[in-house]
Amino acid sequence: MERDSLRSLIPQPTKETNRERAQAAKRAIPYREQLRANTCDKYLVHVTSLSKQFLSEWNEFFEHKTSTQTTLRRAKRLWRLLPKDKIGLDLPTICYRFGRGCATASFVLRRFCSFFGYLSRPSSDGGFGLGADEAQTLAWFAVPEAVKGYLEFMQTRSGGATHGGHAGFAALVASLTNEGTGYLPQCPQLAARLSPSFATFDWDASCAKCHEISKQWKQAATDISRNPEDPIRGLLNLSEPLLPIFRAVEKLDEKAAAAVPGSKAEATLKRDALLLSMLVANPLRARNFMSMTWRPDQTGNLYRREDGQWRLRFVPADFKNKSATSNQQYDAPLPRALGERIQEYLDEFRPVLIGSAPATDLVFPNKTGRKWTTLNRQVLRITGAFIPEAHPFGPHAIRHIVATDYLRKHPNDFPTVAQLLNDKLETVLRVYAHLRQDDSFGRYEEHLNAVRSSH
DNA sequence: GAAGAATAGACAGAGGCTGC
DNA sequence: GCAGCCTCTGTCTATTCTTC
Repeated sequence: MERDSLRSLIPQPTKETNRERAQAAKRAIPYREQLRANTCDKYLVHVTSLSKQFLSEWNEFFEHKTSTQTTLRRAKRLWRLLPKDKIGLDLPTICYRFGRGCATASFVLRRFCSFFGYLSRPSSDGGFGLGADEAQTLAWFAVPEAVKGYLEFMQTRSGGATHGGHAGFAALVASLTNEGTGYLPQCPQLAARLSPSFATFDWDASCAKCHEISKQWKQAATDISRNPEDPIRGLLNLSEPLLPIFRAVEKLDEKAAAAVPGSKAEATLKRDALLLSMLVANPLRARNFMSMTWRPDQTGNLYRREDGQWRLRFVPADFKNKSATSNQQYDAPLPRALGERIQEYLDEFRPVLIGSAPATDLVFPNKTGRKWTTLNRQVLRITGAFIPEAHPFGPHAIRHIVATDYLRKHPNDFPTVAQLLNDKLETVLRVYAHLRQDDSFGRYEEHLNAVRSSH
């Protein structure tokens, strides 16, 4: 295939279509506006600001959730403790026990910090109006007014929606207050840590009330506060939603060609062009791109076979759904048309970017040669700058665009999409069920047309 | 199917850093 | 000097799987 033969197929937008697309993209996404406002209005209690009393409570709770043996009843499944190098997240130190960390603990702890932040927020600002120290006890999860108040506070901050965040918090409350296995009904001594006006009540009845409230909220939490499709709706409405991404790659190449040869700016632009191209070709999760390695002896995740074909391979543990998709490793080819771009990046541009850390084996490292944890942010910037048809979008949205486009052109070929995304077939069938419906109606329309033309 | 566990991702502001 | 890349940190939400 001639160089640039694929690129020449891309129709060039007119000034007018560009203007229309830019105007469409400017229509604000409510979630993003809301988040902008919320980010300026902080309320969470920072982990380092947790009181000694709460840390003592936390230790007992954490032990209860992770110990092989416990005196209290609990749900059958324990929280898993793993060695530090097996955990993908940076955990607070209090989520470690015997040198092993617990990812679930950090998620639960974050909810605690959020709840305590609400409790200690002045009531004039929509909070519960407690002092910082008195707010920090698990006992508040057994106070119906506090639980209900926090759920409503969340609702206000999400513009009135009752979303998955509510369901998550409600599930936590339900689990803590469960009559049989919940931690709180078995720890009535915690009631003494509440403010006097809340301390003289029936503990079991309060736990039961909170359990009931949380069940109701969990059932009601059906809104979608952040619709992943919002930023890319402009693309999904196009007959060829991938073309604007190809155009973006083309523009990045043009800018790189105009940059000073050998400069970091040129290398950055070429890196971005490769990143976008690879995201479209093998739409894996951002995490896989952050951790992707390449080594000259071809033993990394990105490697070249003797026949010159570039491929990507990952072991099951590298995936979010490691146990669900397959026990075999992921080993997929990259389009041959990308071969030259990959080689060029590795030979010419990556060395410029890793100047201070030549030993790194990451394909897309940060400037210190370590994991580029803000890769998502860069994709957002690139798409924001070079794709006027949509709002800025991240790597995960590209998975959605690729899957949607492919299924529209190959109706019902869900197995291929499951392979492309490295997701379970059942997951793909569920997420893209609406496209199945589209296809059914399309075929019914053909049937109606055939009936009409035969009479 | 529900509950619980485990985890990834989206997006923001502020400000430091750096290449041009 | 400055634009823009990048990191840090904070806020918020969605997804996927296993077990009962």
